[in-house]
Amino acid sequence: MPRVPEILEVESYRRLCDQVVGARITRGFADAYLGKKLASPATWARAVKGLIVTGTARRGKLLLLETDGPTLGIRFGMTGVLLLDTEAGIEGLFYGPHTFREEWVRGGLEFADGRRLLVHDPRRLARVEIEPDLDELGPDALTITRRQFDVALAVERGEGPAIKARLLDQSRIAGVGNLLADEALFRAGVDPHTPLARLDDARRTALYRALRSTTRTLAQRGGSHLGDHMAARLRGGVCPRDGESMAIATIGGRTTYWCPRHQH
DNA sequence: AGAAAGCCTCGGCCGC
DNA sequence: TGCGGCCGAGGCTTTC
Repeated sequence: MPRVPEILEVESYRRLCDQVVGARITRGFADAYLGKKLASPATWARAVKGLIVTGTARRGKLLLLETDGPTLGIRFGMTGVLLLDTEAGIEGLFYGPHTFREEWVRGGLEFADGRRLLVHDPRRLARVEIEPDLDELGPDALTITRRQFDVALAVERGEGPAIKARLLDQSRIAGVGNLLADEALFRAGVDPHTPLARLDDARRTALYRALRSTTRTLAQRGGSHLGDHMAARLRGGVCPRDGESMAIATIGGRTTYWCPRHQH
């Protein structure tokens, strides 16, 4: 089963990074893909050398390393894993078989004490950033309040987009990935196509509670891929709640599974 | 062989 | 008709 770094996984990478708070960076490296958001890949090496890590943070799926200089950001794409030396941030968080290949290490940081923080990413969609712009991201999905949730679901005009598309919009709520979105909608009994304007207060409440329960339970279970509806996430899948055949469509650019019987 | 759970860009469409 | 913003589609990339 492929496992992708959604917000819960990135939060565990953040905790892993707590171990390097206080350490001095002696060297940084990033290949052309990992450094794609920078002026050049060499920018990373120049910018990080000599910095002391002073803290860790996270906004949605963006991991932040605070330093005595610029804040460093790491995004993990679909297959990125953070390793401290050889210890994975999440045990076995790999795409496909649990393998490690040296050539999939796209970059990282080396510390004065010899430890190394490595970005392992087969599919090359992970990125590093320097002083990432947090204004582009909405409130964090793990701590969002009901009030903030209502703001995030506000409609500018017309019926608004499908609820699922809005949940995935990182500028509205930071950190809801495809799996979390489908799981929360499944738990709340809401059809992912529902236009925002047609979500009454009761359904917003149900969805907010479902988002909270989803992040909490899946964190306890150990990952974003351990949701109740995951078993139904395949061709011919059946709703684990009532046995109905799951519907499949692309919504908000992502493959969406839902149960037409209890999600409406 | 086709589909993939993140993110980015582009183009079309809508409303002012 | 013009413009800007919004939204969905498609691309990136490699893997199994």
